[in-house]
Amino acid sequence: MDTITVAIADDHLLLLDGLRQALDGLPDIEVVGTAGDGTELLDLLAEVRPNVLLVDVEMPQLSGTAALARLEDPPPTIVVTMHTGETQRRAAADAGAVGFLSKSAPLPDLAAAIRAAHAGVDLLGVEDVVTVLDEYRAPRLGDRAASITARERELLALLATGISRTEDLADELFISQKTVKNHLASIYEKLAVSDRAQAAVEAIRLGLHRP
Amino acid sequence: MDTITVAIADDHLLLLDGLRQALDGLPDIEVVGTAGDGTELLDLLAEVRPNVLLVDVEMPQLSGTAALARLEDPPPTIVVTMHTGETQRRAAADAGAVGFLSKSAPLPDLAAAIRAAHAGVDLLGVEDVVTVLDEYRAPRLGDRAASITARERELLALLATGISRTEDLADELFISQKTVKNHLASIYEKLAVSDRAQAAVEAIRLGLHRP
DNA sequence: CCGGATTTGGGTCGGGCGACCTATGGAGAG
DNA sequence: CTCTCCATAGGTCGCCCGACCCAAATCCGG
Repeated sequence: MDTITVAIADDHLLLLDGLRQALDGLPDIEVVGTAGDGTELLDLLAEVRPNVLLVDVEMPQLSGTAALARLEDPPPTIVVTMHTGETQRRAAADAGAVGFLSKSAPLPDLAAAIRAAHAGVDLLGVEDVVTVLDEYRAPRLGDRAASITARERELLALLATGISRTEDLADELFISQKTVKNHLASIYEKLAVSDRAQAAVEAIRLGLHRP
Repeated sequence: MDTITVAIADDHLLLLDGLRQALDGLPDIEVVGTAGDGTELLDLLAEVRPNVLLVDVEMPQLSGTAALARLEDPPPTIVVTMHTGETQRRAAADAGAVGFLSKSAPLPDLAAAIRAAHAGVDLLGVEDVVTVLDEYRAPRLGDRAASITARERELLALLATGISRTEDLADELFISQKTVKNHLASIYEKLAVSDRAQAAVEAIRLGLHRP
């Protein structure tokens, strides 16, 4: 598995907890630590080394940019802020950030920015940010899950909602029960599982439900 | 099922999406709609009637309090804000809010506030908010799930991690395979499901995993 | 101290499930 | 135009799972 580990620093705990849940929900991103201000962030980074760092500018004690500038060998860092002026942007760049995002940005943009940052892209240095982000829009699923076909995904989505009986699955997909079993067999092989329960858990973990 | 439906209005999309994920992750709360500003909120409420409303004060076009005051028969509403001064608090109360929360509050507090608001408590009118919130700290699980015993919960937690074979479950819990089957039978009855796959999905949905 | 709930365990029985093999029609790639 | 992949479907076989019986030990509350 090649999940991207992320640490978040923000004094708004609701945003902190919310982002943690939301990002953890993505199949390729894992939040490994959170901090409520700059000093907590420094403490946190003394213990864990996330692949990507997410910091708020406005924080008590120690601002995000200040904490970032104080780090010796910081991970690729995306600055999140409420005020997206050119001065803030420049301050973020000077502090060593590779990304700059408004809190008004949609979540998929943040996810894409995290993936781009992890891939080594300096979003503050490129011309057309939008097209670059688009390249990282879709989560990079593991090799196994990548080969899951459209029909198999449908079946997994149903499994993830608690529809597990062969007959019910066949009715939902308008195919014979035998075809359902064939699809399931393919899924088991691709996901390296051996029954519906494990497949359902994997489907939920991979975020393949309610698409 | 007695899930509490919630609508959220906030111009910070990251918070919006984050809260949606976080609250949807709770077994007793479901986000049925989101809005990026006050006018969107009014449009949204023309379509859905959530049990509880969550609004930000600071929003473009139409502020949260302004939108709230304009509603005829608003659901119990909790005002979320960055600036928690007495003036803002009073403004929220005047607009008809039953709760007032800082964005720096932890997520469990918000969840408790939502449950309290749904139960009819006016958090702005009570003296000791902290103890009232504590009463709603734990999610009110459905009647069925409430009777799940400790051992059954352990088994469900394992199921939710993808351990589904009887032998593996027995090994993990240091009991015989027969006892595993007996526990599963009890679980099926209590959760109104009929196999491991459905039980695993329910376990994840109820948040009974990784405890 | 007694009764109920919980946890543990046994047996049986039928059916559904997973493993393996084969087959056909269609879509897209080369 | 072939060749591969996908979706569809049938068959068989063996075993595991779920449904329904039962019982003993422990623990806790009334």
